[in-house]
Amino acid sequence: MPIDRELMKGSLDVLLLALLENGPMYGYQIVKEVRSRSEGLLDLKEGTLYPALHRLEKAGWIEGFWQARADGADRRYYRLTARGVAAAQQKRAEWRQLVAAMEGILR
Amino acid sequence: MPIDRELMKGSLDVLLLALLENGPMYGYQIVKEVRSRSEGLLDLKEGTLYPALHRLEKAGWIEGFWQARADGADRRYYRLTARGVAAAQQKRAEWRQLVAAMEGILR
DNA sequence: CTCATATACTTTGTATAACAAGGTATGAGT
DNA sequence: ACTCATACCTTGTTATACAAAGTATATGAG
Repeated sequence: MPIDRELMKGSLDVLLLALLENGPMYGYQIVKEVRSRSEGLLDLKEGTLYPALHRLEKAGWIEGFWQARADGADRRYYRLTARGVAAAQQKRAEWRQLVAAMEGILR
Repeated sequence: MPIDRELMKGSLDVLLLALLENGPMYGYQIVKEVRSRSEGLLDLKEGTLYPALHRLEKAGWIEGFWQARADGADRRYYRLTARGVAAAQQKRAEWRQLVAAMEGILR
């Protein structure tokens, strides 16, 4: 049973920035990585991910670059920019604040 | 600095159901309660709350009832229905699953 | 050889949520 | 009188996650 779609809203940016802190990744890899790391709980859809990546790129937090391959289609990797590194930290902190505030009420 | 609006999405239902587990509350009271309990971090707007309450009522999770007052305007209290009690537990569990899954990636 | 599947990126349209901004009305304090 | 806090509500805007579809290549099953 996947998580309600509305719950995910807003969490995606934090999630993507945090993932890319560990180094560049390409879209399809992110989809599978999130799915496996969350044991299927977070089932990120491609129609969600790719627009999100473009959004983050437009915001100047990540930048994409094509990596050619002999076999299969080329991959578009994304890495954090300098501003992206700062945004990742800021947004992670904000996320944790939300969780703390929520827990204060859910307790 | 309040939390980014998009981060809140989906969290509101969980929050409201959890609050009403402690007994009936009226709208304006909820606004102030959330604000104070989260130390201003969660600044719930009335334009957000009232539609949300109507939505939860329509879903059959809460029910509203007017409480007349001699002084001041009448208050519309909301209480959990039987189905609402179940929904509150289910949604709290879902929220905690999301937090756990996110932490697995943010760590 | 053909077909299905997995990989890999993309776009269009839909549902819905949070909010800004406004409205209505009452009672208390200055 | 006027402002403020209380108390409820609605309309319009913006943004997001997703379904559904499309494009293209490589691989394996039949």
